[in-house]
Amino acid sequence: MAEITKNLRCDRCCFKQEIFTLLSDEEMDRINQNRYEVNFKSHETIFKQGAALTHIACITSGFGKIYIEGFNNKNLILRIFKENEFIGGPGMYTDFMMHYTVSALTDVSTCFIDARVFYDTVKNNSAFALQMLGHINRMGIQNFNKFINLTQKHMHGRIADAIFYLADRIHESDDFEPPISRQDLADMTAMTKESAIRILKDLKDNQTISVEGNHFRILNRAALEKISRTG
Amino acid sequence: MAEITKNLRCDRCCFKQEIFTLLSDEEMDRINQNRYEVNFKSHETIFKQGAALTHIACITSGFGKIYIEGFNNKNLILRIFKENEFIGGPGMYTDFMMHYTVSALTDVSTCFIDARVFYDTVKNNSAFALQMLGHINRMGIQNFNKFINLTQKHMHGRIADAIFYLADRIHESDDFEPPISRQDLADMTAMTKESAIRILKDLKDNQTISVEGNHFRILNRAALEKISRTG
DNA sequence: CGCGAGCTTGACGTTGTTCAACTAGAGTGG
DNA sequence: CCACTCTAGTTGAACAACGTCAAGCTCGCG
Repeated sequence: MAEITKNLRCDRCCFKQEIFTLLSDEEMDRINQNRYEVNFKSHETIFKQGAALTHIACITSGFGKIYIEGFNNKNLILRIFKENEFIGGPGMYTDFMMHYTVSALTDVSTCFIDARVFYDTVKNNSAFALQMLGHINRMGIQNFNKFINLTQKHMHGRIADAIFYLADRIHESDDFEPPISRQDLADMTAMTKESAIRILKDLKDNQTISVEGNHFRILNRAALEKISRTG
Repeated sequence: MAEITKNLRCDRCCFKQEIFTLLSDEEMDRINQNRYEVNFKSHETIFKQGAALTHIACITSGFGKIYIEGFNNKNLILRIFKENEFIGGPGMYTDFMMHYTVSALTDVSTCFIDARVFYDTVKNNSAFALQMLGHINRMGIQNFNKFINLTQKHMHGRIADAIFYLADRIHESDDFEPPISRQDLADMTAMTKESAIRILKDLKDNQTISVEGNHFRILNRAALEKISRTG
């Protein structure tokens, strides 16, 4: 499934860039000593919902999805991740279980850090803890938006939101080729695959977007924004 | 709207009981000096979505609702609160805005603590920060369940979940009189008032619950659990 | 060439909303 | 004491949104 290596220094890791700037050299050393690199192939499972949370993953390359496994084999994709993100989950600091499943959409390289070491670092460095609090709360705010989008918008609005999410947050371009299937798009928007396909066709017929296979382009952003608002 | 008083010592406050045990005397004193009591009447707004997050509220008595204001005057109730809870919100440690509205369902007594003082306390006490991280993540786990319930269950299942929530989490009894209206029940379950009423009638006709006005009783817990699971 | 997985389309049935009407109870003023 | 109003709750019928099922399609791959 994954080769175990330890080629890179921590300072090439995404942690160094964003979050770990507040750590002392000793703290960084301790983390560096308790980490290892794991490479996943597309479709492989990185973390499994219900399993113990023993490690934090830091993504160094690739795309993947974070999703909750619900009823009747239905999944709800919480977000797509890409490089320079780190994945812990709400089990951290609570029950140390994984509350979602994380899987690779492309080949993915990660750096696994021992959850206890991470926990101790937070425990001993309150500025770092404060940064973690901010990070978790930003996720929470995103979830609030997701609540409204998923419960109060019709399918057209939800698909519009998903397209904006992919364009603005993941690919940072109105012309993009997301690493997701139609089923994934449906799992992001809480509908069936067939419905997602129908909405895409509608938006295409409207000249709002162009879709060819997995190549998306936003043609009329104003119209798509209106659809997102009015549901 | 609310009288400003300062009768109680902090040690009668809910913080003392649950969360603030890790604080030193000096830290408690500082918080005590930067707090004041506010009493709200039923239906009054305690925090307003979109406003600045200047204070943390600690509920000393009463019931209220925490909800997101969405589109077309539709609300989504995230949870009901009662005494001995504290309400901060995901704006804490991030943008210091309120991302939900909090309002009183009954008369509510609160203790307001200055958000900056609270922030500083977290900043200077990493054990306390760790407790906050755990608290926030527990909320996050609850939100995950809510995601699945709201997006993957049919109306019967969602109402069943709401009844269990009220019975088990709020009133801790199968026989209870919740402080919420039919519209509130609808806002908890992401459906219309009319639909909520119809489902209640179904469950009543099934002998699964009894409903008389605002008095609820779970008659057949096993049946209700099955409805919750199978949607 | 044929196979299989993901994609697409249409017909149909179910779920859930909208709208309108009606009811019951709680004030409120004459 | 009686209209009157106002709000929350309730019900029914028409309608729209959405899912299900089945069939056919496309395209890469052995």
